[in-house]
Amino acid sequence: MALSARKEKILRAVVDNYINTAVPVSSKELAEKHMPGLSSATIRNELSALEEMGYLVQPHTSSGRVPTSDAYKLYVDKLMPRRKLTRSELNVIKKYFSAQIGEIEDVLKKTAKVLSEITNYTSVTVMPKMHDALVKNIKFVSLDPYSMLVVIVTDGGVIKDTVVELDESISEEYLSAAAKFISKAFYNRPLFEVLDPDNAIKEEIESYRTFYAYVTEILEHYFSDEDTDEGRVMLEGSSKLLDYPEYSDVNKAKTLFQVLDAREKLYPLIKESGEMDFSIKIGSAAGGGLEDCAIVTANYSIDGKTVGTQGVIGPIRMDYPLVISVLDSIGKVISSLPLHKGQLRDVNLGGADKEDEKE
Amino acid sequence: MALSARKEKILRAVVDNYINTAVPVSSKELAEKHMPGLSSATIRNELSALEEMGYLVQPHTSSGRVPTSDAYKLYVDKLMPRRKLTRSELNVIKKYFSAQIGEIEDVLKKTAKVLSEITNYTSVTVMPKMHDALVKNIKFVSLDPYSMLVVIVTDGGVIKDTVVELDESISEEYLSAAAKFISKAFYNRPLFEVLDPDNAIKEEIESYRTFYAYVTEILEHYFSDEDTDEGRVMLEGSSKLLDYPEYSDVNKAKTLFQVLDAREKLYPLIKESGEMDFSIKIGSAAGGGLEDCAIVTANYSIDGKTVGTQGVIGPIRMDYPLVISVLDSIGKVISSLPLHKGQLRDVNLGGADKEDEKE
DNA sequence: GCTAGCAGTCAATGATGTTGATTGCTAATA
DNA sequence: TATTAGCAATCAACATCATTGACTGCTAGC
Repeated sequence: MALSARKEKILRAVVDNYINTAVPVSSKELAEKHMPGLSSATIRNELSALEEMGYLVQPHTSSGRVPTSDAYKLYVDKLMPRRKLTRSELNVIKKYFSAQIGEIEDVLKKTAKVLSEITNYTSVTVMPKMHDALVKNIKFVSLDPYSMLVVIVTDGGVIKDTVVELDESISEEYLSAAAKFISKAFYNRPLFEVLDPDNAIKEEIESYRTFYAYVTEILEHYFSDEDTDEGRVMLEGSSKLLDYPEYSDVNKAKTLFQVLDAREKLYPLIKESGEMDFSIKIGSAAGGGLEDCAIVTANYSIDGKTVGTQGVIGPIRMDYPLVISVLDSIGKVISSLPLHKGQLRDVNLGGADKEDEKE
Repeated sequence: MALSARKEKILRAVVDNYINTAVPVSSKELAEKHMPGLSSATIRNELSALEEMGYLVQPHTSSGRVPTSDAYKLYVDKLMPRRKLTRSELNVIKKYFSAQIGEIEDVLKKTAKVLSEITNYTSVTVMPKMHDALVKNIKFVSLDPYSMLVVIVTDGGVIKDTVVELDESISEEYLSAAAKFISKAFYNRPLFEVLDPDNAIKEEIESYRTFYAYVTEILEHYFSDEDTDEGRVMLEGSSKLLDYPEYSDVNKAKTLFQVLDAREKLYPLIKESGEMDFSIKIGSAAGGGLEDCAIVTANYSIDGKTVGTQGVIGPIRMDYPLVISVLDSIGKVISSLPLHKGQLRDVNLGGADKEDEKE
């Protein structure tokens, strides 16, 4: 049951308006600001129909209308204007990247700030898990006679190094040989396979079982950390949420912040966006405790490899056009980043035809 | 101008009471609950005197009294009861440590949770800076012909490892020689000296200047990270603050959370506690934006070496006795931790004579 | 030095009325 | 048939006002 063009236009106007003001939208306001040539009475009829269809509700008789979750869904799918970033917004992004940048983690920390600053929502960042990174090298580095450093390098970078205390003094030559042997056995295999090698490999490394055990122990510890999901989620600008009237009630704010505090529970909400470029979760879809929130996330990738997921959490009446543009722009910047090089190629961010808006 | 014993008793009762209820304390309540044998009128006279001395204020005529910052200071210095942890509280601590624990960072993450959970305030944790850690070893580990891993080991552990792309292929032997040479030059020197060596050393390492440059570059990056102070501050349980009536006004909450968001500004507040075991900052002393807060922190150390600072942020009417007991207990557990071993010696936490309180 | 009692103060509460925004409905109009 | 004007009804928001009750400070007497 498709909406008439006029209904779509009105619905879009309602959502636009409500996103900006958080105030129920009245027929009069719509007639004046968005639908010149129509009287408020006509619009009332349309609104009444849209309410019937489940796109709008009234907080109480004699108040304006507020969009439902369905309306937001329709809005982001069809109705939403494609927004371009203003020059000043683009400048904010570029400014952050002008500084020397190193590892992907640093990059994401920076963009987390950018994202929160431009959108004025809370940004969430998730580092990708490493279970399936490919083993490139494993090294045992002797530090002193009774301790060594175990370094595990994957195609995603160094994942873990740990100092291990040895029971007996072991020569550097032996360490180096053991490392070479084990590296070779697992070269280009995904990380999780190291913990569960097939029988052929198992036999192969039997002779270095002690050192292999060091590696598995470290990996187990690392994976168990990873599985608790903590530390892989970062938040920036939590306080921003308090700017919005939907959280002017402290109890509302509290339930929200409790969810944000429990970062391990946040992880699946952000992460399960899967293969899609964007994921938009609105209202109840966002998860327990986030009924009146929306979560918009994007996967960032370099050379087709996902390097992180980032997004924002905000009130359900979020400025979706803005958020999506910003995520898109940041994604472009990131995918233009040569990892480990620190040099930023020039990238066309698109947009910014119009002049800066006033601050 | 010392207070009479009775005034002290009354003041203590006021603070105790206010800490629990957040409601201005009336003479009647004091007479009934804390000073049997005295009439409320008598207590009113004493309260009036204490107000004169600057320890109490009335939010308005005809309301009970509220302690001033001075009163809190006096309270923690002299008046406060020494509280022992209940068995159930101790159990919470022990439970957290029963799991296998690795590096100091993991330990602090755990204790941050414990602390927030038991006290019901927000816990803050600061990792110590490494500027003055002593260099133990520097290693260049060849990963493939054109890249190597630089590992810098101090007495505090591995501080940093970074993959460096090399312009030309360099033999493992040369790398190893360079590493040995540079390590030897800086052995047991504080880390910051590596960036600013005296002339003798400067000449000594001249022959390996390229590799020395790699090290300094990494350290500079590391220090600059460290100096922004971010990432070294961790918060747990921010939402807990919203439980307290002092933040039932959203604007109050907002200014508070803005401060918590700006972790780089939080750092000095937590860190400058310096050599003392405990630092208690009340009201304006806590810092900008935290006028109605108190910060209580403790330095944790192992073998006399500070390994971190941890504390809580809460309303000014904080349960100081509880917070201090908990910090003390956690400190004891931590200093009993053999780093890098993962085995927890049994430690006497003291306290817990009385039976568990009901949950 | 302590206390009983009383008058004064003031936040909190709740009842009451007013205002103004906004709707639904109906009848007139294009 | 689609639109509009007009009107009664609804209801949150706000302001006003009186009431209540929890305090205090003060004074006079024990």
